[in-house]
Amino acid sequence: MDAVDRRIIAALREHGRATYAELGRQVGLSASAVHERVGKLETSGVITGYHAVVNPSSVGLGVTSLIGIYSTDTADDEDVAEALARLDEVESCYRVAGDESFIVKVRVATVDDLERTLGRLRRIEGIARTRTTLVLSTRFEGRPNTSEVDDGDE
Amino acid sequence: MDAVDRRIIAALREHGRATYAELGRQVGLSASAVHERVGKLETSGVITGYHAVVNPSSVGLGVTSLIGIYSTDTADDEDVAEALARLDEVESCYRVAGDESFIVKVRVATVDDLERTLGRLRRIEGIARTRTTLVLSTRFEGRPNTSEVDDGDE
DNA sequence: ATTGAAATATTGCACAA
DNA sequence: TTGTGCAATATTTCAAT
Repeated sequence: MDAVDRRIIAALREHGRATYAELGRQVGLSASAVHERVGKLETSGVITGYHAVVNPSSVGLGVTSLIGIYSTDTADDEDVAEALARLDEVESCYRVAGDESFIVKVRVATVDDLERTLGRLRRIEGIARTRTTLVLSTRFEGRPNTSEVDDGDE
Repeated sequence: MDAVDRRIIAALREHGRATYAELGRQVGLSASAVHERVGKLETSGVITGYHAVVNPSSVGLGVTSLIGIYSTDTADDEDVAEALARLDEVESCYRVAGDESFIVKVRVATVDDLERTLGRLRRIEGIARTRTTLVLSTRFEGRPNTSEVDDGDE
């Protein structure tokens, strides 16, 4: 992984559909070379995927919440994580340090759906209780931090 | 926005670099038709962008934390949000209901960097204090919830 | 990493359902 | 209006170097 790889990554983080030809022009390489580099970044697990980002309310998922998950004393957190993964509405899941075992981000259509999700969460073996924080608005999300892609050498 | 649009969106959420030709094969439309539909979804703000997802530690951002922001009594939350947006290491920013005004997700290279970021946060006008939850591991993140894309009619 | 070449994809446009 | 088919570019993807 050199500076060129990092520039390609930064470009793809901002513009996931950039063509290899475009990327090549940006970094001063042929499309083929970029193609091969990106392929290697993908198979080595540096780039894990490409996703379209959608305005949640326009796909009927207007209610976002951040939910802290408290485990029971005897819980196996691995099992809890798997149970959380089985719920479609759980978009992200973080294992955290502190009183809570996990913090998850949940996106649903309505507060009624949120209530249903909370019910499902509480019924998961190993979950003692939950603490819900409702998101009023998302100022920004998943913004690429490219601060480390600063190369001195060019 | 019809069922075909929803299927295209679902496909692009999973596979952001899918070609129009590929998408067309999936939904039974010509590449031209898909091209036009996607263009409209983009200009109407349904699809807001495409991004490569990168393994954070492989780009030197191995430390993730979720930080609750408490505002002062006199704070203008709009100003606070703008100040938060100016910090590169703040990847996501949610305005929330509850004791905290915002919850932000911060990604940095080391705990030293985290300490520096916390210092920057506390120096922002309008922020009274912060509450940091360290992420031990990310089980999954930004997973597309396609549960609402269930069409009965096909 | 490059070049060259064949296969594939993009994208504008005329026209048809 | 939305989709199709076509044609001109452009891109992808290989093999050879």
